[in-house]
Amino acid sequence: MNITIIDVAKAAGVSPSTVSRVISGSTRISAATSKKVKAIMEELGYHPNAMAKNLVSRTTMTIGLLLPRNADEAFLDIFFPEVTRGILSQANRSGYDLLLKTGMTECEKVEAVTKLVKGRRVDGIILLQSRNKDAVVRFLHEEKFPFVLIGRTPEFPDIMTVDNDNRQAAYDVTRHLLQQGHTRIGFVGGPLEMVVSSDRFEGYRSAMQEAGIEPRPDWYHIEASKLKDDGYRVMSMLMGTPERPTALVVMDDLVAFGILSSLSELGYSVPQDMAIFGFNNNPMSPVSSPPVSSVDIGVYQLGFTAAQALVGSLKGQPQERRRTIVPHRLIARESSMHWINPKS
Amino acid sequence: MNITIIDVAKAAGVSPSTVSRVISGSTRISAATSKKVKAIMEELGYHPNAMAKNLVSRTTMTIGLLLPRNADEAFLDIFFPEVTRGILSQANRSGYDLLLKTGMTECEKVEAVTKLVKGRRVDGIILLQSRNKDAVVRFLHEEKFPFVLIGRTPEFPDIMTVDNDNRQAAYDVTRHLLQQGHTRIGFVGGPLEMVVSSDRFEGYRSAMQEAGIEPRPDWYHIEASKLKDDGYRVMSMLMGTPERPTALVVMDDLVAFGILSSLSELGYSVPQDMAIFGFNNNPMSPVSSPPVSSVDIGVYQLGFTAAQALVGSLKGQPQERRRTIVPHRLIARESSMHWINPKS
DNA sequence: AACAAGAGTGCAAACGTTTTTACAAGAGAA
DNA sequence: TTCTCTTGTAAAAACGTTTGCACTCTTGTT
Repeated sequence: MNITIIDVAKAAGVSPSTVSRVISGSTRISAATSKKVKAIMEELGYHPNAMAKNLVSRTTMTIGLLLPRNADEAFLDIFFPEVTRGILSQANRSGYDLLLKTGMTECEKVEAVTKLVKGRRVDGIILLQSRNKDAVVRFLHEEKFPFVLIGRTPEFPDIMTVDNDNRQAAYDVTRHLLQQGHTRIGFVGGPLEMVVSSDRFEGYRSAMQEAGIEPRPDWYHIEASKLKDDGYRVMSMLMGTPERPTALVVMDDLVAFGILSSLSELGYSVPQDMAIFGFNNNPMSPVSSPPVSSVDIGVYQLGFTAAQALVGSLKGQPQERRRTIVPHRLIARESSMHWINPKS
Repeated sequence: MNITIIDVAKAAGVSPSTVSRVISGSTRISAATSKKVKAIMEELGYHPNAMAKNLVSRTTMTIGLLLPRNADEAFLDIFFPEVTRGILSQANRSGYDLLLKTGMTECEKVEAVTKLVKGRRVDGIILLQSRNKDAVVRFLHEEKFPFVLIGRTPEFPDIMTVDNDNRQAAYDVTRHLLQQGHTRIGFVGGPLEMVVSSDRFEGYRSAMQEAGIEPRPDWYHIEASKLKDDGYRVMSMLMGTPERPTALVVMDDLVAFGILSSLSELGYSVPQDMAIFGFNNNPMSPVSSPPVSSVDIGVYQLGFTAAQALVGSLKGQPQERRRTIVPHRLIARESSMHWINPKS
């Protein structure tokens, strides 16, 4: 049996409520009592039981993090570990714990979140990325449960979100490539029902149209998943089309690495035959050959900011803005330098 | 205010204890009652309060995962996300939640774990990697709190661990390189107070000595951290030594990538001038140029197995063995093929 | 016919806190 | 002196479950 607050109270010759007040630092406790009780607590090695505390205070000091999709896919990309790191760092700093959850299907996820919310297991929830119609977002919104979405969903424009301006980022990348002299630019992305994909696609598209170029359908939105399974064949087909793109905007550096390796096998060289510009600035990108240009979207900061916003709203601080945009930064490396080879 | 078990009991015309028994699936409840109560629960949208349940049952159905070192370093390598994935997958499958914790210093970690244990916040703990003298291991061992260590520590040989046979793995790699005809083989590792580093170093060394070669001090144990900061200079010095190694055993593929890029800058080519064999089989390793040979240590399985062992022991199942070894697998790729260039 | 066994359910006591309310003692003001 | 504030502490009521014990019916056994 563990030491309880009652044991401490007895040993100190005070009531449990006094001990409780000492712990919470109430002002209405005399310095002498406080000191004495603290000494006893130290001596007995007392630690308050978290569950009892949570039960009566109706607070858990825990935030839940819902990982997207299947647990088995959740960590393949650098995005998830990095954003988790940011969240954990800020949460711990504010005295909150982090509870990881995941679900294979949409339905499983809703169920998991329901348990968390209705079971009062967590005080708030952080969601990663969002589909256009996200059942979890809808549920939390209906329940009026505190949560923040990393990403955004057009269906609920007024929920708390932390996001990049993905449209602008893709626009910037495309502009960059256009300025390098490219006109036939392709786009490799994920499924369009993911908001991040459609945002980036839209940015790409609007930059192209603004430049007076109507991209051909076989240039854009080559599904990244297809590339993963069958990169070699997809790339050889793409390179075989009559007016093939000379540059590609790629949703993620990992996919870019795959393209790099496929192109190399096919005997093409980057950036001479094809310029590549990726996203997410993978730590490998600077040391691949050639180094891959990428958009640093501040993944860590995304997580950090989300946790900060959530904790702030849990503490009842009125959040000045519900939507936070984390700035992005284009990092041009060798893979997108079309006309000049920096090594020569 | 949320629906409680009492509300359900009233609506169903039974006592709270009956409802409780229906939830826990007690055998001593008639089918009719069970059905009726379940219908009411569904209708009212009742979910049991986790904290109340935990308090009285003295169980949290949560396992804590202590991430090594600073939160900020925890996820840099592929190891941590991958092992977390394995743990989360198995934990969720067994109905357990996962609580992430971290601490900057050894002291902070002990404090965090103490709170978790004494505050009865979790039922068991999983530890990642271990130093030779690990204060957290010592604490948990003293407290007799259920935990499993991924890795091992010589100080406590009888605690529950899940580990690779790192000595054997490094031995195998070194033997492999020796069989390829290399005699001057170097070793790049982490600090020797990490058990995983010293185990691998020992395996390397014993393979060399068995082959009748005494490795020169400037060949081995080049600290990986130095390489990260200053890879180019360290490599150029190494390549300048009179009897420089022709092959390197490298603690982690990430470090291998750095070496690859340094060597390429210095004008050396891999594997012609230097063979490289890494560890941890990073997903990037097959697509780097050249593809990096690596030891697949089954990181996911390490996590999965650890969670399985912990949950098993929490359920009171006597664990048949306290020490589990996850098998490793050498994957030879181009970076270690010294004599034959597979492309030619 | 009486009794034992067992199935099904309710009562009430935990679990270890926080928090509201009440109260005692001492200090200053009338 | 008496009254009103403060200041410090105690008592007791939650919080929402689980669970040991007791009780009431059936049903089968002697």
